[in-house]
Amino acid sequence: MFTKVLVSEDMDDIHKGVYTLLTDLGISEIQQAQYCDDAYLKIKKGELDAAPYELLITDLSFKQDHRTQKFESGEDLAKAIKKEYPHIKVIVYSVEDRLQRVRTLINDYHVDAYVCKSRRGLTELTNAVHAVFNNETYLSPEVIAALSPKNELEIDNFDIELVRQLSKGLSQDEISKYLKTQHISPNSLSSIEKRLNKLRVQFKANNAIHLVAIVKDLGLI
Amino acid sequence: MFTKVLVSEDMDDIHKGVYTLLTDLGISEIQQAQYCDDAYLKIKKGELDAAPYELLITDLSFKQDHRTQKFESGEDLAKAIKKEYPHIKVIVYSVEDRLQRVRTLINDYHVDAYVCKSRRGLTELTNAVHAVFNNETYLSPEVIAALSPKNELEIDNFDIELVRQLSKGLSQDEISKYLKTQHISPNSLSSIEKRLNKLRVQFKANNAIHLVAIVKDLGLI
DNA sequence: CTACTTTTTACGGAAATCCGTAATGGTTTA
DNA sequence: TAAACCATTACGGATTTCCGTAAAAAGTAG
Repeated sequence: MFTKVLVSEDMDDIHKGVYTLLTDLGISEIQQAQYCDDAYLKIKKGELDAAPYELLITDLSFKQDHRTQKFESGEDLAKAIKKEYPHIKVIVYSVEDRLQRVRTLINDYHVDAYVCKSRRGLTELTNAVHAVFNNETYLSPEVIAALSPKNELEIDNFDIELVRQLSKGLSQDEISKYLKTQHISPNSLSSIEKRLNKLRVQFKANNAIHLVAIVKDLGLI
Repeated sequence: MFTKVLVSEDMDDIHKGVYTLLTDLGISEIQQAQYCDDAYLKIKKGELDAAPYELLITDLSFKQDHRTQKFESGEDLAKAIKKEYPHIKVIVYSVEDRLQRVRTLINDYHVDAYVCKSRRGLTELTNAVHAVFNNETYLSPEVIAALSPKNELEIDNFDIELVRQLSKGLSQDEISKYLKTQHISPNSLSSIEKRLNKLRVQFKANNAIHLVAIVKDLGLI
């Protein structure tokens, strides 16, 4: 079993539960970080001191406070860690259950497990730790569908980005101009209209307002 | 101090933290309910058996599963309990920090405390238990502003309702027609435009889409 | 290279929004 | 009662979105 584990989680009560779980698994060295930046620094220090962490368990969302952070979310943290230290296992433990997000974490950032905080969260987390220790990936049942590559595809990041810009108050014309400055293609007003129209159909939205509301409810933006 | 307490919370790890806290406070009888309905029934049974709970600590959001519930949220539960058994103290313990919601819970449902789950959540929860035991109300610093009746007023339910209809995909014209069928006044297209314009200014929104996005983020709809 | 498909872009008209101005009607105040 | 005030409604024009059609550009297969 792992011997040195870092838990990145800002709620002290949740951490308490995770801590006892890890202790029960026989893990001796368990560190906590309440901020993503702290987690990053601890891991970095571990590597430099030749006493590396073997596993990182991290939440996704952290409450903001006065301290400005380099890493605002567990997503950023997981991405950075997996890029710099791919040998360190990463388990994401979050209430979030949006498939889109899980997909990104697994496929693009290559995290090793995704566990949903829920009634059976701690049990699943135990399973995840075991699986990851055996070099397997683990997904909570709620999000297992994320990796079956059939459903709700053909919505790409560009589409999502369009809706995000809309939700920030830009007009379609402004989005077009913005994309041109960024040299992102397609960028014509017409194309933007067409993509948004496709999304409206797909999400059964009456208009752009409705579309933004739906996509926000789905947690895609 | 209280002797018999019920904790309504569906995440087992969070409950673990709360449990140890209550134990440290010297509370002997601590029950947990993972569903709002269970919590309600336990409290009811306690009253019937002349062994009533003195305090209920409840979360707001519960994960859905196969069991259909009479009470879908901690809000419903708190409301019902305070209505039927006003002598039972109620502390809401949630990540939610929307002032509007806190205001409703305190002013309309008369819960005794509202504690935000956060880094210092357990510490604050301890304070809340003490305060409530002394017949005081307690609010986390994050939401203390909820009861200061000065800010962000002059936004009434009608305004919110307009934005809600917008987010459901209705055009301003359709909203006007809808209000007429409901004999709700004002209902002219012009009035609706004017109200929405006022809201756009107030929330610094560029357009209706932006407004809906902002109001959704604030949790007002 | 050619034929075919898909994507991007362009254009035009109808509908909806945005925004200022102004008339109407009801209530308050002097 | 008259004046002042405020909310509601009406209206007109500029801008934006919506939606269909179609041309240009890019990608694919034979």
